[in-house]
Amino acid sequence: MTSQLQLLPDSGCARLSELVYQSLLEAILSGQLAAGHPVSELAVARQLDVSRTPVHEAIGQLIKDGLVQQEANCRPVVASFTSADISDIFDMRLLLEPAAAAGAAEQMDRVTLKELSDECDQLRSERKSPDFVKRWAEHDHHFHSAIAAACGSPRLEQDILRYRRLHRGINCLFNTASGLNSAVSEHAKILKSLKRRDGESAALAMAEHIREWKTFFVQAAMRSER
Amino acid sequence: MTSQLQLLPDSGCARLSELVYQSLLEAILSGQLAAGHPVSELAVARQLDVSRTPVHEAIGQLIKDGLVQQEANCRPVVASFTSADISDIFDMRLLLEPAAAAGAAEQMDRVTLKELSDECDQLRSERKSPDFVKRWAEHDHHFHSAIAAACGSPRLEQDILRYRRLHRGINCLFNTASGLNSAVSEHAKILKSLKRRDGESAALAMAEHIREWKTFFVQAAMRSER
DNA sequence: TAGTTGCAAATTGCATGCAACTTTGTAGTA
DNA sequence: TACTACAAAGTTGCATGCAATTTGCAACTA
Repeated sequence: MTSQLQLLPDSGCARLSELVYQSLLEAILSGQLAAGHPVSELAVARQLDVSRTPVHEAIGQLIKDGLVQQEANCRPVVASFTSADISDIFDMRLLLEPAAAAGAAEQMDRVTLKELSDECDQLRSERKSPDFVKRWAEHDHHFHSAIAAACGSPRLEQDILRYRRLHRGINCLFNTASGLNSAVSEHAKILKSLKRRDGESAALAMAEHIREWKTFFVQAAMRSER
Repeated sequence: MTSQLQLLPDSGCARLSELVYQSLLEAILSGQLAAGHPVSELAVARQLDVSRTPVHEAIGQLIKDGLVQQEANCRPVVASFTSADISDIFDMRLLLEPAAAAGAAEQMDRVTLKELSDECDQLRSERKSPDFVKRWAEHDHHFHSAIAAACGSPRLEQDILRYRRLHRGINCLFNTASGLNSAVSEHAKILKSLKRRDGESAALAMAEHIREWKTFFVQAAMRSER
């Protein structure tokens, strides 16, 4: 439980601190490190067999991302999100991602469009598959990341990716199986607008999609707060 | 020229790396460290009389902020902005700050409103003052920060502050004296909407205000690129 | 038993040491 | 003079050492 933390295989990155960051990120996003769990420099360093320095930097990154919080006395713990936090995070996504969708409607190339479209169809046919939830999560991430990447603004893309990390952190806290079917069709609807190069309707569809998830997660959080 | 870099007096911050960050930020935003200028860990550490470790962290922060860039060989230099960068940064502000203005219209307290209002009037009367440009910069920062702080979303506030740092970095590259008079009235207009608690018109006025500056800076940058 | 005091263990932030890598400058050769 | 090769200096990333602070536990007192 103090876990299978492991250095991810070097994916072309020269920086050890970056690898540590990825490893910790993975551990948090997968739920392996639960909310509130302390993140000790020394413990992580030992598990990954590196010194404390790169771990220190990685934790700093995670704090800036908002996935790790510092308690009063500087001991970092995995962030826990109140329903207000979740609402706030989704409001940010609601601001950023529709704008990206509008940009992507103009700029996304046909190859990517087709790819996403195929992925979406594929997913539809797997609705009964046992690892559907997992497949969905992968697709969802790919889908939103691709739109962010195609929006034409590197800064908008980066900001969206940052909030998506938070989204994934939240996602692993709740069982999302119930909302997944409609989510697939929402993605399809967004894609349709993108293909029509209709930025306005893409933005609206994206906003609608995020709003759905917002109410889902906020309500789930409020239930679990009582 | 390798400059008067100095540790700012401890403003209630226990972290040395944070102080170094503030000092470097100040040096960059004031134009003391020009774009393209290398930021050497060792040199900074010596000037501030601290070790390289906190400097390393501070530079990492600045890189994340986008105010410092890493060249091919990991040597950090003060970021230089192309007209495309500037356009992108202002597009982000155009996305974020009108939303904050709408929120602030609902939530900003009367005291702050009055404060900003007075500051605005005061500034109007100083149009001919020799340090008007400097006074304006201070007011501008205060004005936008206050609106961000009153928007009700801590994450929106943080993101806006991040882009404002970039704005200030850009600001110090160009002589902005010519656009200042109309800018004061634009602030006044935004304030009027805030006082009326009219979020929609506050957002519009804010967008208009930022758009003005966007065209100003982008054009200035394009001129200087030739 | 409950509460308080004091010491040991652990944790973090910062300083310093080390090795790998770039860049620069110089000397030597064609 | 121009070009190559090599050495010397400087840079960064990571490891480790140190000191200050906090946490936890235990013993002691009322």
